[in-house]
Amino acid sequence: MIELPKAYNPQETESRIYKLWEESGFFNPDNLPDKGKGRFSMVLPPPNVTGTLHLGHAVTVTIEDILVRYQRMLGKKTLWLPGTDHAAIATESKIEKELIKKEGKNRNDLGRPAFLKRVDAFAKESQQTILNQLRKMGASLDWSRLAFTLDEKRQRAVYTAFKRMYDAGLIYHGEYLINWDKKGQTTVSDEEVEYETTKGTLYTFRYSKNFPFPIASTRPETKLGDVAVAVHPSGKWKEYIGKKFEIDNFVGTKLTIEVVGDEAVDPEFGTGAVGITPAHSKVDAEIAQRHNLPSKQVINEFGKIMHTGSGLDTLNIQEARDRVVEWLKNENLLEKEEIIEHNIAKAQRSGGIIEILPKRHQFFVNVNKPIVDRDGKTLRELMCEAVTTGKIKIIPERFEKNYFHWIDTLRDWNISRQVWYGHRIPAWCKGEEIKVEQESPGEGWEPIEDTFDTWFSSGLWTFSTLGWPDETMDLKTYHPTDVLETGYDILFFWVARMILMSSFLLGEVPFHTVYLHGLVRDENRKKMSKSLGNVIDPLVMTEKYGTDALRMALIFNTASGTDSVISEEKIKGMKHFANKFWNIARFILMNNTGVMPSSKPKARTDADRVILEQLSAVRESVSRNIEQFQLHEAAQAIYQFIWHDFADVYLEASKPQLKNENKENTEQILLHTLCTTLKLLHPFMPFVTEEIYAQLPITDKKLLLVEEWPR
RNA sequence: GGGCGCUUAGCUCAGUUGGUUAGAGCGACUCGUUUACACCGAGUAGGUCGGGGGUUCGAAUCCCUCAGCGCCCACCA
Repeated sequence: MIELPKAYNPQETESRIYKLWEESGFFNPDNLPDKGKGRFSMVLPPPNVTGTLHLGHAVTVTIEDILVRYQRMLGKKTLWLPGTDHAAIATESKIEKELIKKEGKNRNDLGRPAFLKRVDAFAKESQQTILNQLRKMGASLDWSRLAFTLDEKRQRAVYTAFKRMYDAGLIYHGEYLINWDKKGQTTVSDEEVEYETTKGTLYTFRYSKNFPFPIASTRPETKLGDVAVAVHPSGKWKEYIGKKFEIDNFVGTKLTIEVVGDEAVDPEFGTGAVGITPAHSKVDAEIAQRHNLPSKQVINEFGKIMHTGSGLDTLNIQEARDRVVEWLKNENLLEKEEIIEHNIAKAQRSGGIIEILPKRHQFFVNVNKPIVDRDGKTLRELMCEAVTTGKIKIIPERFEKNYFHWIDTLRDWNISRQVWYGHRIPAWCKGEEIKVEQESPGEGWEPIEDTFDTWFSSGLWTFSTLGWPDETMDLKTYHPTDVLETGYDILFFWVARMILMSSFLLGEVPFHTVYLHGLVRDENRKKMSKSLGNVIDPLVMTEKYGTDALRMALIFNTASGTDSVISEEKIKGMKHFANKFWNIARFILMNNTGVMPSSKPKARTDADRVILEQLSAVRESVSRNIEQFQLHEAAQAIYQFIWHDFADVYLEASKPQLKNENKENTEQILLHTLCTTLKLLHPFMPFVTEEIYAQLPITDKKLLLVEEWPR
């Protein structure tokens, strides 16, 4: 007879058990016996190196650890590879903010080398925090393969990738219109721009008294950079197409406005005429290109008016706008002012307003260029094909539609960032001439100061972590990875970029299945945020209720890809479940008279027969549901069985049976059922199951971590 | 403007290709201090599955339509 404590104590158990697992070496597939059952691999979406664990991470870790533990118990060589992301802009601005707060200096005061030294030091020191927090969640990650997006090996991968793409003509360079984040002082990709609906004033006016028709704009100050007016080729202003107007004085500057006819103009909207500002609008730039129009930049990177010679130069945007409007009023050129709803572009990261402006020495990934080595297909086509051919399956399936829709509207990817912390773009320039090399090509060549978009390096993650560009054993064995699990919010940022990179650089998909989970919300369906004060700290929850309880609560009753709601009550309920299970084991061990479990106990009573049938059904259900990524169904099935079939019914039925002549047989059924449920529950609640398993009277016992999945 | 999705018990949500009395967790109510567990047990109440129409022997599930909510993408000056 073995006597367990009356209540399960996660605080006492968890760190001890985790240490046991870690020391066993079984997180590393090299130490797993080769059972000829194949392999399974997955990368952890690398958390920001300076971050701390939030519920989003907790969901990711829970789901992935369930998949990994299941596969490992199936006997596969199972690799789950950890790492951290340098998160260029996020980390840099975090450090700079602290620097300003503590020392009153910004990054420029320190200079690039000194500033980077600080960031590096902070990142290194900070990294342990998030890694230990992942351990706290019970993650069975192979720590021996830990990677960092900015470590030496990954740097080599990034440079190699860039060089190969550049040589293949997939990366071009020059002066282009970019999304400028004035606040963050960097360019950002189209994906990093968010739109916010606000009310603004639409001004309808003429450039001058003798201009034949009015135009409308919410940004009159940008009109200083106008070079043309576009009208519909068969609209009401078509007679003016081809005419040029010299405006001698528009708010103190000279404009040459050519009237062009373009299909892109909606003749019914507004005045039917659009002022064309090629330097500050992508749509206008496209029109300008079609008609061979010049471009005139009038807003600089600090959001000030420039190069107009109008007396507005050096004013900021709002001041300039007021002055332009005032001038229009004074000149009697303003015909209408109306309040309209329109979208303003903001940088996702900094929240700053995005200005479209031209910038030199920008690098872009061309998604529309045919690639010789890939049967003349473009990156866009390769990305599309990976999913249409079924080589990659996205779960839930509806996200495949999102993915295709995104690809349809995809433009070239600007990978240059004016951020210091990150992979420096290995390129040099002499005037407009450019050379891609790591070391200086010689006299007169200036280095490109920019760094890569952080997603450029994380796009390589499935293979850069496995040793690419070297042809390592790991790469051969574990790539393509089996599953990529992450939140649906980074499907485009990350998942799509990984498909792009792998398709071109390796000629294969980076993973076979993409499994997307939803966002975690609070009880009021609100997104959790610090400012709302509704944040549930996963670490506080594990402290209070145990990691197993948190894990179970996070997947219970939440379908894949659907936003889920978590409340402290739910976590508490799962703590009760852990304790219930503990007491089931306690009861069984308490009544054990030295009987060992057998794999095929005989049913002698109706109760025996029922529970064994139910056990067989739940075993099948849990396996099938995990295979199909229906973790909530699997969790529900095992929960239901343990609490309501096994405990409520069979344990009660067993009490009289333990007193009669079938005593030993009943003990065997109890032990067998316990043993099987321990295994079935282990991926979900690894700590309590391992702890109970350690108490079972079994000879030649392994860690539950590497026990064989019931079949 | 285009696309995707949601609306099921008081609350939060499951419900896998249409199939017997629609489920769970939490909450509510009644009863129960029998040594596995009060972090518990036994039981009860509570839903015309958003409205309407259709297909079918049969619809929460498929189709149409209306209403409300959410997300993604594009962006018109």
